[in-house]
Amino acid sequence: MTEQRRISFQVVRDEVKRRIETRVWPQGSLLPTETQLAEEFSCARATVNRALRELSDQGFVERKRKSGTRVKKEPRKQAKLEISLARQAVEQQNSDYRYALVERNVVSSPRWLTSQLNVDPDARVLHIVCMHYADNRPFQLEERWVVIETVPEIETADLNHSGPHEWLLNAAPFTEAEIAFSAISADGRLAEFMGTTTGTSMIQLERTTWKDGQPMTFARLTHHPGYCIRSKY
Amino acid sequence: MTEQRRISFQVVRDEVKRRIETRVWPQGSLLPTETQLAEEFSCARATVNRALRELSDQGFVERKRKSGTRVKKEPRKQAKLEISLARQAVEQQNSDYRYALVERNVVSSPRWLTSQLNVDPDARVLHIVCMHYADNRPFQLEERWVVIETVPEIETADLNHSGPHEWLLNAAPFTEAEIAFSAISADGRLAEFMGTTTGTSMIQLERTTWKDGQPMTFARLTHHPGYCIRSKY
DNA sequence: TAGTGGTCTAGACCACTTT
DNA sequence: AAGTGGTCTAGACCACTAC
Repeated sequence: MTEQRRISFQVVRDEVKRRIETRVWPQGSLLPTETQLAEEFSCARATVNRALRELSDQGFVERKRKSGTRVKKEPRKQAKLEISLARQAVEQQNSDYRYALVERNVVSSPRWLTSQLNVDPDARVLHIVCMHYADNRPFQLEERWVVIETVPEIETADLNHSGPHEWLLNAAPFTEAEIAFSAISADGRLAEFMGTTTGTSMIQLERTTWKDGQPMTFARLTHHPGYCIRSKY
Repeated sequence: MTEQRRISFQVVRDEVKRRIETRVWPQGSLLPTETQLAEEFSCARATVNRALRELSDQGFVERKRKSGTRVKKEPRKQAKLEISLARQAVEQQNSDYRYALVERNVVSSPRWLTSQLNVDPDARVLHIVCMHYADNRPFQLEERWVVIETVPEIETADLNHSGPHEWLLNAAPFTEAEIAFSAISADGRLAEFMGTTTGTSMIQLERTTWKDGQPMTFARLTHHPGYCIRSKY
């Protein structure tokens, strides 16, 4: 009888995880019920519940009422990626951040955007192009389209001194988002913005956000050559 | 007095979230204590605790003992990415999956790997090169180094019919991992493997994994041109 | 040292799913 | 119909930390 009384749900969580990893409970097998585990660990069922809920959140087990708790077949590991503001990313690497607005105009939604965002074909959108620099070297080109109907305040926002990403985060948090990473080859315009040559490989992040089901903005963030997105988990 | 009695912690969570998003509780402000909220919602403190814990996990608030719960300055920016097996990714897009082992040999750790993984300079590692195809078109080139001391069973594993990634997931789950995405330009060898031309942009995922603090494997997964990593959140 | 969140308990009832 | 997880409660004690 070990006497760690203080830290119960973590003890249960870690021990169950250990048994899964050492195949005491093999993939696909059924775990004991919460009540049985509570008895084994001499704790309340709620404690076991919390432990198993965390393991379920982390993708180690799958729980179904009446069926019980099963070890997942493929421990799908989820990586958490932080999508940070250009300013934050630059400052994090101890560089000087500079922002420049390149273009800003109100247009009616181009056809490709209409289908991407699923808005009316004649919806008014604010089109913004801007650059983020780190130590005066190009860091990221941001091209963005904001649906004015969803975020009317954007039309009067001052985007001369900080970017639309920053403004939107503060003024109109999104409720859903979708991201896509891809590798692209710089065309002439992009190469000029990034101070490189045509054909250079760069990583591009496209993000679409919605606010309460209303399409809000589509953004294309192109990073300087050599940029790397990292994460631990 | 609404009478939704059944779904309490979600009600509290969503209402608090709503107040944050509508700036009833502005960024950086202090929320009422758990006890006060429990009173307002006429529920137990544990219920409020669970609601606030979820919001804290999702990055909406920050909690500290004695200080209380504060609305985070810059709301959640975490995307969850699933790192799936090549086979899964291929099958998910309804293509036929094919695997081919290209190379397999035991070497002593090259210098760059030694520093990457922090292993002994003379550690034995298994070096594997293999290809994953979707409908017979190149999908992913996998190049991998596995520290034999950490996973001795790998030396006798049959890697002729399924990839090392798959084998490792089933036989030796990792405990920590680090990933890095970048865009690269194909060199001659890579272009040949991917059936494309030198200089083509491709997305590359480098992943290092550890098992209980011991370095396990370093993998470099290069995806076919046009490949896109997607996620919703 | 006092206030706040963190956790545990024992019991209860509910919701879903399989049989 | 029965078994399993999902959640709520009321009360308790603990751990951290700002004061």
